Amino acid sequence: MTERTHQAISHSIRNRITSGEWAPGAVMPGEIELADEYGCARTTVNRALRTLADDGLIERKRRAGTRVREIPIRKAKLEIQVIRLEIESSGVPYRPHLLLRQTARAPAHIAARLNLQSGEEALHLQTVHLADGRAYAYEDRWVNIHAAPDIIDAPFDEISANEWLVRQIPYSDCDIEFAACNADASIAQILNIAEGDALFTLERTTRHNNELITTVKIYYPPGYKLRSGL
Amino acid sequence: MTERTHQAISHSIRNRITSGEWAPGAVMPGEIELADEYGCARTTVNRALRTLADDGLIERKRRAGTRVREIPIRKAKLEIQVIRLEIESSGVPYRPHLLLRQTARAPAHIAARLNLQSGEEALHLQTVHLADGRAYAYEDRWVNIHAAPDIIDAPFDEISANEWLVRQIPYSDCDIEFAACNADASIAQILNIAEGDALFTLERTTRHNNELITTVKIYYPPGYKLRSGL
DNA sequence: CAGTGGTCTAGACCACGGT
DNA sequence: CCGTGGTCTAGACCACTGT
Repeated sequence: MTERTHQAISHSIRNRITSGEWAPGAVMPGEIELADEYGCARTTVNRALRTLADDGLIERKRRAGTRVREIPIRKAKLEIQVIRLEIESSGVPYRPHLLLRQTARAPAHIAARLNLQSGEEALHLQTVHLADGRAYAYEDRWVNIHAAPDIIDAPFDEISANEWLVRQIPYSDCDIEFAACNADASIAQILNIAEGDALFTLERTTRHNNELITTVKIYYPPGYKLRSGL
Repeated sequence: MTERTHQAISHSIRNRITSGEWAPGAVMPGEIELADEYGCARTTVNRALRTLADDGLIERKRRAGTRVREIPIRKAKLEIQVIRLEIESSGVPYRPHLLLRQTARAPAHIAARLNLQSGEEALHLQTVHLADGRAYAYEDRWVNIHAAPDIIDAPFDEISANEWLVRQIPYSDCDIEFAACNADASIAQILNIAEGDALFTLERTTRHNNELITTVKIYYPPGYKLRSGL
């Protein structure tokens, strides 16, 4: 461990924590002390420690110092891609298939999510995502027409609604919820599975400049797994 | 926007991106130029841009400069807590209930995960996590006895196996997988739900110093949702 | 009040990788 | 080759918070 990069130092300190040099809950040496020990600038130690704090290994407070966490927080970092890329990255051709496109009054729970006035209509889209011609996932989407008026005329032959929106309104914020539900008859038929099968679902509501754009629920058939590093 | 903190600058640049000042895929001004514009040191701009790169909004390459991402990567950050804290943080008393504790030969897929020799035994634990006396989740766990020999005598009356392990071997690495499955008869009975109900599952394999410690699958009853910020 | 982390600065050198 | 981001440094001031 002769290097004095923030990465090397971070790794080193991580090892010292996992090897038990400092007990859980114990106060670690301060930045100045560590900088002295590693023979580097305090800034460098600061960055190394900041990384470990981000990873949930340590807890830092002004005046109180740096402590090893009693119970480390496991942070799962998921990278949610556009479904097209998710499919294509496994070397399989992708195609979206639009099942429904109509403007309608959204049910109450959707209207609430999109913050719609009562009686206001929204665009309702249902799509199957095909991987090599086979159903990969089904999505049920509602779009706030005020937020994306051009979507009425958008062509969804080759490009999915999601990707169209991402390109029109990139860089938005969103909340995501994962859950499970049983397949009802219509979804079972669409995904070509049995009614009652357990589906993995992803529900996402997207915002831009405090305006609610779209809310979508994606249903993945049995066998789908969402993996996470660290 | 008179502040010149890395946060303020990061926000400002974020806004300039979302407002379309630089098109997706376009090259942004370099660090020196931005530093000049904001009247701050290059280091500060660097940190601001690094944050945006971490968030998946921009892409940075030496010599090539900084580009706005064509399709932003959505990163969902999940904080996986110990179940006890997950329950107690909603103000409800927690209690684990141990259903099974025996050493046995693990089925093939488990043995593979724990990298066990063929025929080697492992500790099998089944636990129900009770929130206010009601079943909150069910977990099925296998522990590599070599990695944690003391577990044979550990008392699991008040503390769950997971928490015992976290305290004995904190700061380990893990892989996580989320999926959905149908409840079989025994799980349905344990969780007090109907057979066939869709369960949300979390599967985690834990490592420490390249040694495989434990693999666990946690089953959450219908209604459970995993939320994520950003 | 005093000590710790949080941050900014100005300058420097380095590493990568496009041209 | 040489411009861009990546990083380190030494020093400074600030903000929070435990005592």
